[in-house]
Amino acid sequence: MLNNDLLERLKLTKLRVTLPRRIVLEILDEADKPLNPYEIVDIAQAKGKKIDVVTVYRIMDAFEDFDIVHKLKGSNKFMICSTPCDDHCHHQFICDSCGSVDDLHIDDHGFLKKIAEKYSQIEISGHYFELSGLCKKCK
Amino acid sequence: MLNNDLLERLKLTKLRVTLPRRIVLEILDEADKPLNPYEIVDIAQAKGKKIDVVTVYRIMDAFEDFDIVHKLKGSNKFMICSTPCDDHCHHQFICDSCGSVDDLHIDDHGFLKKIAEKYSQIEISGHYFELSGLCKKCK
DNA sequence: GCATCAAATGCAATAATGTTGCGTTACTTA
DNA sequence: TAAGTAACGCAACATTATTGCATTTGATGC
Repeated sequence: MLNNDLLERLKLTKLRVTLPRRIVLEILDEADKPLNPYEIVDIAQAKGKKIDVVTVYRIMDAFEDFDIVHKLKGSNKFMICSTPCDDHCHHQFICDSCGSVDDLHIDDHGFLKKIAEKYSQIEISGHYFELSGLCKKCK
Repeated sequence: MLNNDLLERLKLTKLRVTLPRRIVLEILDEADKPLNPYEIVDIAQAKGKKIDVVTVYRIMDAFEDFDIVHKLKGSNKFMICSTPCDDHCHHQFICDSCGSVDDLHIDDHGFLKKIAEKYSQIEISGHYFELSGLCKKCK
């Protein structure tokens, strides 16, 4: 079942609440790791619901625009934005073993400031920070 | 012309010094941004040299093993490793406008330490840090 | 509720990107 | 300079992503 929170968030956008969109949201919500469009199609199929990949791609585009999902930079995988996304700053931890992803909540941006000072010729508009290693389950 | 430094580095490996390898190295060396295999083929073609994409893929694999090139995490693009790569730590700045990439030399890893402390349940083995914005040329 | 209209979906075709197997070429070395 | 093998190129194929268009379906007003 699609949780109400996500349904509400979807309703707040100007997007229509369609069946494929509900299914995709539900799947992403239940997943413990980011999924790519083809994986989403497969999981839907396993649940007895058929969605076309094209549709998933288009849904993802739309969801990204409304910050419902965000896309991992290193792959074409998507995950629910748990907290409203800051457009340009992503910090995440990706487990080398099971592939699970956690958002990191980093508020110390002093580090970035230092870099900006050191490289004063460039104009920094965003950053992406990805840690890899083993999560507590896989350690 | 392929610069001697790179040629020397290639000779130091157990890899054969073949024509396609020279061409690829030359192209990467002249490029001001990371290139993907198909781009490399196109540039080679423009120079009147024909290389197959398969070959480029295989060359890249080999070059990666010997730290002659490294692969950007976010895309399938490659660039010459100017300094011997630290396997797990990449810091780079990518210009939103022209796509040029610069390595950032960051020695202050206190930031990482703090994160590791905060998230003590996970075991961090590497990180990838990417800044985006405008380079001095595009600013 | 029901008709209307546009947004969204699914299908089909195609483009772009990666990969594998295998016969041929061309580096290296002795 | 001959021999042996690493590397190349071709062809076929797998995977991933995109576009156009006819059809479906959700939202809205009556």
